[in-house]
Amino acid sequence: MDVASRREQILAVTTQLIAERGFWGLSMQDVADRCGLTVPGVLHHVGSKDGLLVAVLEHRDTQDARALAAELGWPAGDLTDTRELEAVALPEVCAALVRRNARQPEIVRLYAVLESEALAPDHPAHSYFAQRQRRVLDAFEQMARGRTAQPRRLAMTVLALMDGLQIQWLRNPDEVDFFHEWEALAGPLFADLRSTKSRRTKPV
Amino acid sequence: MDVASRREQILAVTTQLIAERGFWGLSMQDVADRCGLTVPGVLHHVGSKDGLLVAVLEHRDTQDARALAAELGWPAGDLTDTRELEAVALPEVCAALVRRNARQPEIVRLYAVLESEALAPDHPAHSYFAQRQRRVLDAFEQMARGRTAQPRRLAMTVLALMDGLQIQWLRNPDEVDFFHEWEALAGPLFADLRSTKSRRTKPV
DNA sequence: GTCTATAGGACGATAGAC
DNA sequence: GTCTATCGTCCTATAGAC
Repeated sequence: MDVASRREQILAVTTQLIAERGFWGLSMQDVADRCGLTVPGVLHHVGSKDGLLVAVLEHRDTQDARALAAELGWPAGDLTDTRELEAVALPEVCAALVRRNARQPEIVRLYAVLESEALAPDHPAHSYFAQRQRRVLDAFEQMARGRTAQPRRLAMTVLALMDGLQIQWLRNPDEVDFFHEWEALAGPLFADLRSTKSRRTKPV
Repeated sequence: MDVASRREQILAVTTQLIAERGFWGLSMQDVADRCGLTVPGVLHHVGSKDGLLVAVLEHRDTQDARALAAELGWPAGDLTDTRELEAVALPEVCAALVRRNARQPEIVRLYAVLESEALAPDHPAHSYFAQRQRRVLDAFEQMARGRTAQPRRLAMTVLALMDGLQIQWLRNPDEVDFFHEWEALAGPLFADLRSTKSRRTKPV
């Protein structure tokens, strides 16, 4: 097996294991076993346990940004590309986010677990999640700017509602339809959003 | 030191450590050290590591129910006491919950971390949190019944918003005023709640 | 009720052969 | 690129003295 696909395999396996155990509960032995390797074999590819975590998060970010852009029909870019985000419709972006997340509960669980673990300042992923929250809030706020009196507050509400509903869904995936519930819950939230005259469906 | 207060000390120390590390990252050695005991000394009081976790959660539940009842001016009972919950005002209960939680970030962080970890079906606290979610949703729903068209959906929204805002607050305790933001975010949510003619401020 | 001593593993990581 | 072998550290839990 060549370097690239072996690395992909390791990251995929780790993603699932972190979702089940969290980072503190993750063992290199388990990763190696599920990959059909030994522990030093895994470490050869990722350097250390912390390096493995970072690799998983970065890998997921690029993959996710691409998928989200495709889902929205954008040519390229992601949520970090803040040019002209005012022209983007927040409700549609949220719907796309939720629709995509609903299809991959494992990765969402990974984020839920790590997000809580990483509240501790000495967690290897602490600053990653701190920056991520700021980035998402800024993007949401910019999309809401000019259409509501308190864009920052709307951004916080949207993010909070999403995170909270995710937990309920993950705990009960069979009874809760994530996307359907999101639409029902978020609908009233977006009800009084003003549209701008130059509203477009994609940035740039 | 007598049995009871030694046990209290162990539970308090464990609470803080779980908040920092999660349950998988908790070590009996750390607990023993911070208590000025040895590991067997701690195990003597709680039986096992799992037993320690259960003890922490149960201890917190009783303590929290009592404090919440006091905050609302109730004579006794807690959220599990569902008699006549229709007569209770949901907004006031939520405000009391948030006000209390805002004063104890460590315990809130413990719940946030465990809540995510316990999404895995084989986690020792999995069923505890599954039951807890059901219990809280039922209570909220009952408080909203007769005052809104979709009480279950309002219950889910309230719980989701609370959990989500908690994460944002915990990640940034100095910049986010938990109670203040809750009032701002939840206000619109409760705006169209109808009051009942026999509305009282306490049950029974 | 708390201790010492220790069993019996699992952990992350390194060195060096192939 | 993956292995074997191994180091040193950490872990939960038990047995038995005081």
